[in-house]
Amino acid sequence: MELASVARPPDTSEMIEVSQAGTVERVYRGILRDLEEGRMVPGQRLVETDLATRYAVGRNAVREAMQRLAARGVVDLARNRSPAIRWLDRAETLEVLDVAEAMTALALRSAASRYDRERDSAALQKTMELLLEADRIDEIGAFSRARRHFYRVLLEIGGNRELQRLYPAIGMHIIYAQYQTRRLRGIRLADYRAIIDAVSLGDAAGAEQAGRTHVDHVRASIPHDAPAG
Amino acid sequence: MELASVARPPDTSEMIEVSQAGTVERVYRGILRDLEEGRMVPGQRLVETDLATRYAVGRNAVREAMQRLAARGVVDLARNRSPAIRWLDRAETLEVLDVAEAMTALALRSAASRYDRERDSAALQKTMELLLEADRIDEIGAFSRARRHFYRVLLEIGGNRELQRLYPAIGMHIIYAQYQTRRLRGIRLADYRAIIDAVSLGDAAGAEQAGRTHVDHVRASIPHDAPAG
DNA sequence: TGCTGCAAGATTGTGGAACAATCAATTGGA
DNA sequence: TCCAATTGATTGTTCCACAATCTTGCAGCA
Repeated sequence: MELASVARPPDTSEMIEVSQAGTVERVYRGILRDLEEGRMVPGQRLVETDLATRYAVGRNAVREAMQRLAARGVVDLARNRSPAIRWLDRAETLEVLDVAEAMTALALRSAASRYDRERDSAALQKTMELLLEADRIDEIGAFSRARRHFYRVLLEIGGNRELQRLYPAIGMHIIYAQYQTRRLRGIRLADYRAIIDAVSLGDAAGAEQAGRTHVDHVRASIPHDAPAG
Repeated sequence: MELASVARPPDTSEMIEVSQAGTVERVYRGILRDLEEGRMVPGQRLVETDLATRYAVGRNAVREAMQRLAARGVVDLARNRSPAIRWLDRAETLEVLDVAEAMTALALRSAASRYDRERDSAALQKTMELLLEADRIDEIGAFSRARRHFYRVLLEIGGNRELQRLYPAIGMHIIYAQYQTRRLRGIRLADYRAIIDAVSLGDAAGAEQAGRTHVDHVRASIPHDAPAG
């Protein structure tokens, strides 16, 4: 062991990443990931002991993660009932989108006005490439990851820490998981392209408008009839 | 016990309230209350065992409450460190206010356009009375409660459940606790009055503007020099 | 004096046992 | 067929144990 350790020192950049992430974090991220990749669906019940074994942690960690997820609007907690992944009826879906519109407008206005070509150009371009790449391949969750990256980069450019904290708390995760984002990718890509272009020009009003237009497109893609798309 | 029970049946409306609120809820609300009433201050360290004895619960409940409070932006969690009540430097305070402005604008637009005199008039009037009452007496926390009630009523009129969920997650609690809302009550009351008037008229644009003006007033009251007001 | 480093104490991280309280499903009876 | 009681599953809560980590204070040394 000594020798092996000397021969190939452990990759601390990875080790720290893994060891620093506590058990609560593991459950928290695991559930978000499982939701994003379709292994869990809105409405699904989550049994504490199942999750404990699934993520190889104690029941404690599961309960703490549930509180965190509940505060983030990912699960619903009801006393003496198994937590359930949040489910949105059509009305509440539209309410979520109204909030998303306002927050996105602020985020994009902020990003456009603080955009600095020197500093941000590369990141934005990379983001568009990831979206195109994710669109080409058809792996489940790849597009979700690219989209998440897209918003993260824009929020970072905008620099508003409170917005960075709150934006992911909007119930968009649930919408994405509940209404399968089928065949609309073409439209979406054009939206994202328009947003990136406006931000790249430092055009705050244009970026805000592009964001609102995008949310409108998502709104229009919510079916009128079926409870779940 | 049988006879006593028959003679005076227990007040279930109170009992349910008490028994339904679990231990996590007790800690969660307790800390928000203590923060609101000045018994805790931003930056303060919270030791698990102290909180456990303070609220007469187990360490588990405290930890679950911490996760919830962290997701709500009330405390900061760092690994192997005692949780601390969130502290805002001046820059982040202004960022919080930018988010608050956008969300308040949406909330008031929504409330004004959905306002129904028959249904909402009494609640709005009561709200203003509470604000005036809280302004007159000088009990610590009374004004905070009245303000909280004010926003709750407006959010209910607006009817957007996602906004009702997210609005209290904005870091205004911290701002109120950190920058003592001294001697500005006169101005604040006029602001609230203007908001209520606009909403009562169903004037969405006016209500939104009144909200933005109010946030501007709060912004202007943040001192430039001292880290803590 | 002032600094370094170590040792002791305090605090968090985590799992697990135990038991009450409550819910859900099934079964038995009217 | 429908109601009700039992039973099994699940959550709510506390307490304990122990490792990991941080903090503090003290002692020794330059």
